Amino acid sequence: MLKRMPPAHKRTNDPERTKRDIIEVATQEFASEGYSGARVDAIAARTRTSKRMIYYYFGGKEQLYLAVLAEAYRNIRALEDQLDIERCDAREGLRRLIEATFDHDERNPNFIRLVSIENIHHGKHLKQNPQLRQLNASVITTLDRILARGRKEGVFRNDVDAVDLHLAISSYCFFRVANRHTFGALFDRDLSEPKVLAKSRTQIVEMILAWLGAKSTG
Amino acid sequence: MLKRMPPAHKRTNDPERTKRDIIEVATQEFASEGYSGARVDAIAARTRTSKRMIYYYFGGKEQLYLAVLAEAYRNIRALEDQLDIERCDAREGLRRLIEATFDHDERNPNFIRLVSIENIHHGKHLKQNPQLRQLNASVITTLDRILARGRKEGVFRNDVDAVDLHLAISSYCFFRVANRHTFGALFDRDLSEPKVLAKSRTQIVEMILAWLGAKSTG
DNA sequence: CTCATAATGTACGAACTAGTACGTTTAGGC
DNA sequence: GCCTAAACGTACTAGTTCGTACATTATGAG
Repeated sequence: MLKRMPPAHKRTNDPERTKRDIIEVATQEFASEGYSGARVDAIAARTRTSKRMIYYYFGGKEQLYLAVLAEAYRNIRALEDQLDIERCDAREGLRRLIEATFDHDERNPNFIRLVSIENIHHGKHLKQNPQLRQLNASVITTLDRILARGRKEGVFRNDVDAVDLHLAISSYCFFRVANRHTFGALFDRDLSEPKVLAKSRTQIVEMILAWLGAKSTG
Repeated sequence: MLKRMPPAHKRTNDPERTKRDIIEVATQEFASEGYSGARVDAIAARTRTSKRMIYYYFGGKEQLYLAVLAEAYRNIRALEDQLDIERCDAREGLRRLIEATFDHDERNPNFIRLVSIENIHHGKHLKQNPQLRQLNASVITTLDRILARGRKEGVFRNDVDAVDLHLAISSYCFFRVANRHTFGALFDRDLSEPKVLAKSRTQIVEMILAWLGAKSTG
């Protein structure tokens, strides 16, 4: 029988806080190092608790990552809620939604990085969690309504659907955060610099509006 | 003194082939698993040679990755060369360049994935290799010429520079390959499906042309 | 043919890493 | 106050993974 070290300090039980603490630290670590690059020990070390608790609450590294990913997706819900889109015309509504998407991606680089990481791993974890699909459906619904309104107003073409549109908007907003490092290195342009950022923000709006306002070809 | 197993078969020395072989297999492994997820032993196993040679020629895992990245960038040089852009008007030239970028990204998912991976690692390897910058500079030069011509022809706005334009084109083409998995899972649309792909290819061209043809605001 | 050097193969080891065995403490119901 | 279950801590292990020690073979120059 070995002599065990007694706990260093007095303990306080607080399961909710412990779980939140682990998720927060793990989000940092996974977003920064990737799934395989992340170290369970590194996460544990920066937690107010021990590695034991990661396994107690989450079961293992992969399930912890799953929880981190789910939490990240949950936190972005309904970015279009406070935009008051119904109150203005279609072009203005769309402008606000694009800017909200742009600002969201800019403000949440960890989320962007987690999505990139998830794609590196062929989206296999996301596919395991069907409920996350619903969280993103709302963007499509909103875009659908804006598109319908714009067509009725006669300012939008009708051969672009909501998912096409979301792809166009999202790709730009996502890329300029996700690929900041290589883009910056290759083209000498720091996309996070305020002036560059502001110009990009204007340009994606102009781009989408010009596109939807154009006559369809063919 | 231990008895060593004699080599299983007769050996053939072919350093160039060995190096190429290693790079090819390593490209697959890194692109598929990420930098940290890639296993040196896994690479060695799928090579016609042994792990020893990886260290002999490249020095280590990180340097091997560096070589893979450099090779991937080198292989994409001058995608705009055979487009005969100078022979047609600005809008047509730009259309061809956009389509070439689109097709290139579609055909080279491994390259796309390596760039994603490099960004996960904050671009630190790319930054170590300044000569790769020049390989990408040509796209900007080409875009610059097209833009100048278009302005002279009076069909392009003049407040969009070549790097802005490249960002717009590249983000779309890149994203739809890089984020295929999460996008497909969340929005039920398989971006690699031929019909969807063809529509996207048309749309990015329309988008960019509509944008550049629009009057500048403000 | 000889010999030096480049190229290669096999077996091994040190360090790292996810996960666990085992024991202790806290907290709340009664 | 007592008792049980949940919450927690420490030390350890088994397996993996990068890298290397050591030895051998091919090849081309002279």
